[in-house]
Amino acid sequence: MVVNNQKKEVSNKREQILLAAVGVFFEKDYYQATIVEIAERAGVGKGTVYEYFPSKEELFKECFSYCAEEYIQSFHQHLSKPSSVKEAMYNIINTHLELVRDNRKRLHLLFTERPLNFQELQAWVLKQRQELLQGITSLIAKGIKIEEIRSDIDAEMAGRLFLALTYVVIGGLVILDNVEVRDEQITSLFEIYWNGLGSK
Amino acid sequence: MVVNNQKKEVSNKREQILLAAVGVFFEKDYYQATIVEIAERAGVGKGTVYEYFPSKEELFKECFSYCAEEYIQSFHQHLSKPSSVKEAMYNIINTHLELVRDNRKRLHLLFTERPLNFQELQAWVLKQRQELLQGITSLIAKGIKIEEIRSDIDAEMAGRLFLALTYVVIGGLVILDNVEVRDEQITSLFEIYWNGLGSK
Amino acid sequence: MVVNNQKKEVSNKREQILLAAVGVFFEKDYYQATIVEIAERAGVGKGTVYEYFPSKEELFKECFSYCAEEYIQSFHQHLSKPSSVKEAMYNIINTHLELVRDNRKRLHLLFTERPLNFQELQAWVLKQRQELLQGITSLIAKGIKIEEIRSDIDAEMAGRLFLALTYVVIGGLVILDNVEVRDEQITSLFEIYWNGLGSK
Amino acid sequence: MVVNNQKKEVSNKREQILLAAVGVFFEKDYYQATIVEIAERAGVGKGTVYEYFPSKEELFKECFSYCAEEYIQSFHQHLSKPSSVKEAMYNIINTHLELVRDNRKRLHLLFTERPLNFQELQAWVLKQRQELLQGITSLIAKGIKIEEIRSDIDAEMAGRLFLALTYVVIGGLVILDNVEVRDEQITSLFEIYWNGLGSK
DNA sequence: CATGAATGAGTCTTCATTCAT
DNA sequence: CATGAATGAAGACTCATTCAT
Repeated sequence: MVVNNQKKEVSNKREQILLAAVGVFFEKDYYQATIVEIAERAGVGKGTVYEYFPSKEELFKECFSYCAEEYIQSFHQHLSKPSSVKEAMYNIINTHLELVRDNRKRLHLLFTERPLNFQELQAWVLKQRQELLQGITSLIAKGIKIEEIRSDIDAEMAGRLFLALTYVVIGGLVILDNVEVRDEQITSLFEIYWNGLGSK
Repeated sequence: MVVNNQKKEVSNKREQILLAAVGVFFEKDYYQATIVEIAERAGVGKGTVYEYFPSKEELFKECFSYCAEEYIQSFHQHLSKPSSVKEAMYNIINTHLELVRDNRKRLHLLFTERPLNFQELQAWVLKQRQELLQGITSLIAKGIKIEEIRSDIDAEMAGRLFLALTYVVIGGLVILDNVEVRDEQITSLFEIYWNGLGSK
Repeated sequence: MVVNNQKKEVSNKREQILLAAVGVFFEKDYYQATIVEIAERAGVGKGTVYEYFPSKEELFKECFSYCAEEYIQSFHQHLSKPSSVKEAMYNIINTHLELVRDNRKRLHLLFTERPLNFQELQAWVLKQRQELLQGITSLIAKGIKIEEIRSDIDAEMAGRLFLALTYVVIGGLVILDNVEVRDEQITSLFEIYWNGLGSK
Repeated sequence: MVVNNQKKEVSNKREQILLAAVGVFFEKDYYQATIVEIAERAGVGKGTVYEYFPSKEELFKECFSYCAEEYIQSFHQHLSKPSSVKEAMYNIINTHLELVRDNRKRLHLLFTERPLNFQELQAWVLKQRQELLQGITSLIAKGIKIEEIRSDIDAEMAGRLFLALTYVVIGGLVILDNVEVRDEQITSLFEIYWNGLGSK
């Protein structure tokens, strides 16, 4: 049991550091975040960080995946639920909004046009984005087939616009402009996407 | 004439450095870009950079404004031309596409969600974004008044979606995915924005 | 005991650096002294210096106070001892001589006319000098009251001359001219100060 | 005549630079003084300084000698004038005072205990000091012979104290403490030197 | 396991000096 | 002669990483 406790504590310490790092990295910047600050915020010694993560770079990557994974999962869950396309999209948007509200600064790295500094990570991110895009594109294609969506739509473009709507418009509102987003605004936004601007 | 040439060359050196810096900063990152590399790429000595720019930070700021300014100008030009709202939007998108095609890496900083490290610059960027948003929102409001656009639209949200469409969808295609964008794709994309996904 | 030793060594490292810095600063010059040289002479790495002192400037200031403090203390001790004025002065001179012999290069900064580069430190030095002057001036004033000293003396001027005698004449002999000073020379020097040049 | 004028102007330009350098060096510090500032103050281009002086170091040395030479000359003049020893000393002091009042910051380097940075110059300074000391020591020896001065005096020590009185006490008053020195203070100071502190 | 003292590679920045005009 | 644009050597300082305790 004692051993068990130790294990737990060890595992906890790893998470402590990871969470502290997430906070520091996304408040500051990869280069302005220092290991010392992460260690301090995690309540451990500087050397301890290296007990659990081999380097600053690796720590950053883990922070990144950690944040992205839970998000991506929920995204795919919504896609696989049986429901109308419109409903699925609406749910994705709302889930995103919730996550972003909780995490403020965490997710934005995923959806940024700015390339990340680490080739390896950048590749991983592009792959994730591609998958998200494929998911949403398939959903739209399905919508077209079942005639929920107009048949002359370019599904990929529609997908890209949807992701931009979700990540950038909503993300921008919450993260950059730091605005309290009201539900009716979201509805209105989605309405435009779904029905277009054009009168009549 | 010789004197003229000298003047030109002097002025060129500043621009040489600026352009080299634009390249390095936007390929790498503020922190990974080094003055030495910028100097080398500009074909000048390290010290020469400091003859023209007082510090790395200041150099970065100038790079940034330099890239943004021409873009912002063309944006406002399109807004002030008398034409239908749809046409104006279409022109903005196409101009953006052209600029982005030429400049690949330059513009993305403006529309990134990732906060910049320099308070001062960050404030400037937010202000620019705000102005772009205001411009497009006014345009949409005008469109509503002249009944070119549906009257139940939230103009600000529509504006935000338009900017996302322009910067992120198109920018993403060109910059991140490095795709050759065909005109019909752009048309299709704008079509969705203007007419919506919803069938009938 | 082991722990004790560790503590001592840690504390020693700071002093190692400080002493190395004292040596380098006073041999060379603030600007010609380099952190690398100080580190090397202290037998530590460049970065280690910054573990103990936040900047070159701060290190210099500490060197300065370190050297001055012990001296100033002994000076005031002599002033507060009950004895004849002549005796007190004589003791001050001899203590100074001893210190200067041991430390050759250390003390001269205090009594130099050359202004230091750091406003803050310069102010501190002037204050120290002022206090030394006040101390000696009071002593002389006391001497006048008890009729040990002629009553027509300007006490401040007498004080200034005493300090010049002590710091500059003796300091100059030892530090600049690097001469072995014999006791009878000191006696002779003080004799002149006390009895004057004028025959009869 | 034109050629003559040019020559004159050239010679003037050299002096312009020298004087500007004297000002800058003694206001700031060898290391904080920059060639650019000297050039600006002299009203010439940066490159022009190197037309007249081979290096910053050489320029500094010339500044130094330039300042010292006129001083040393006047010192020796006083020594060679036939007059009583007391009178000669008094004249030296007053001349010094005048020079120092005019020049505030210039002369102090000569009489500083702090070694200068340039070996070569330092040697020169020591030699000058030695000569001053010899001069004044001879004067005192003469005073002893003619029984103007007590016969038990150590002439060298008396000479050193005299120089300290002149350079350090007076120099310190004017330069460091920036005090307006009144004539009666000088008289009082010299009085002490001549007659001693001792009552009776 | 945990720690933090020690380290030095890597950067920005300054400024004396050169040299083409 | 006069100039100032160009240069790079030199130095302070930061911080990720190591390792002895």
